Amino acid sequence: MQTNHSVSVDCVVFGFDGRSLKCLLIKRDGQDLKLPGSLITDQEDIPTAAYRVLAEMTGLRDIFLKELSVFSDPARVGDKDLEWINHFYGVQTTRVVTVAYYALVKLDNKIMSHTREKEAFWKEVVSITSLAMDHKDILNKALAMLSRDMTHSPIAFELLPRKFTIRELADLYKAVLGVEIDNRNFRKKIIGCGYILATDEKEKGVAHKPAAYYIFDKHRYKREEKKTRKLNFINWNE
Amino acid sequence: MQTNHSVSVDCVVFGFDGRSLKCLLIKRDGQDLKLPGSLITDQEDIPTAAYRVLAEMTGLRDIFLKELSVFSDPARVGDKDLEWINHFYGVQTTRVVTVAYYALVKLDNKIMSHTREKEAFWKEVVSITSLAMDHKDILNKALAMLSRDMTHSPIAFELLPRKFTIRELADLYKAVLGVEIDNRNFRKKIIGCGYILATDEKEKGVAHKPAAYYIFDKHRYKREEKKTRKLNFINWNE
DNA sequence: TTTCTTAGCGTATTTTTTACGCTAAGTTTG
DNA sequence: CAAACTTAGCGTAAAAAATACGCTAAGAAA
Repeated sequence: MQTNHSVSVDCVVFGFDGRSLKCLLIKRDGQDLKLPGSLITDQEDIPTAAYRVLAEMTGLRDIFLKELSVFSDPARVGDKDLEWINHFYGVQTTRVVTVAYYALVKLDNKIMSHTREKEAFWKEVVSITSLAMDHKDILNKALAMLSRDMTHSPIAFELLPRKFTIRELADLYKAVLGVEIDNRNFRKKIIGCGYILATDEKEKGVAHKPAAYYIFDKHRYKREEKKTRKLNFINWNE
Repeated sequence: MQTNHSVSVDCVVFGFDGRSLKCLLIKRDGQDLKLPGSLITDQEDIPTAAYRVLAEMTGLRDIFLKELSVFSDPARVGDKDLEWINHFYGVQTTRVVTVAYYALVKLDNKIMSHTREKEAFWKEVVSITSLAMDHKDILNKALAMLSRDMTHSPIAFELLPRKFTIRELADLYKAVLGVEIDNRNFRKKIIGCGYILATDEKEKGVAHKPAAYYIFDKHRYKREEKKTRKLNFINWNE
């Protein structure tokens, strides 16, 4: 029935630098680009393997991570790639089924220097034309799921610094969803939700009226979430 | 790194009989209950394996199917279960990673007689207390995803006959989401969406005013979907 | 014939979304 | 140093969507 299969994990790690959405890539053998990933070991489950990969690449333990889907085309890993895998991991695999995840990180100095050390780099998502194996498919699916998730749950804050301006938040939505946003109505919605709170700090050195910094109050969100209980529950176009 | 792993697929097959949500279960060795599933073969990818399992159990090829997630706890399959799997499939596996799917089917006579033949049966979801291995966890996750998906996309119709009354649709939502529904406002929403069309057939032999049968027009839905382009895009409580 | 149940239409109220005017607070430019 | 420019941030009015709920209609059952 089955010969020699392996299971791997691949992570689409997203970051936002204030202008555009980036994705963490590594260069295998100094050649083709791929997503960070690894075969799983005997003792670990797959989320653990994903966190292991992320910790190694970013130095962080506490990262937003979500399963995307499984990629299992028997031909998804070509002979050359298979050779590389068998050599690199010291195994004798004929097929690799991979479980893809997407992760969200805040692009601060710490993570930037860590990824630089690992010879990984951040590439603007829109400029990524091809990747090794089926990794481009994985990236596309991750983008679709990120768009969907960003409209249905407050995960944008995983990509922003702890303190952010409302403009930065809007810019993130514009970059990921490709929508136009009316500054004034967006503001109203954000302030009105009750769990995005103004701090007393302001931007400095910007060529316009400085904006206040806000923070996302996770606990307040959880409380609101319980209250909400929408009965207006059907929304088939989402 | 890796010894002898296998990949399997497990399907949570949901059906609705007009009263409550049911799930297809099979009895292994006449003993404990489990979800229908199978190891994958060398040549097939995982969705193909899932469709193979579904075709065998239900006799149907055209079924709504969606990936749920991967279950990969190294200890998820106990020694006894492993023994059974190795014996049944003629393999020498030490670990089985499973990819769970959920499927939606219309409970008509055809499928009922087919599942009866296969010695599978439909059990009311709320009455399922325990299943083999981690299959109860899989079922729970499937239920959560079904609830979510039913509010965001028109998949309810995969569980209903082609012609259905608005009451039947409402009953389905009540059963799955556990919500109260105002008949009159629900009706308005359904009729108003533009892609649920009245036929000229009516219920017969019911002890009240007979309701008209409606059909879901998939093509019209797709067209509406493209038009919609919601800018009211943020809804974090869903 | 009355009662019971659900179908199905309508209307008024409230809530949410959208469109958009306007002033404020900074920097940059001439 | 004033004018121009940019984004912040408040407000208001109109439009659209969701909700609450009254009412009649059509059948079977009592």
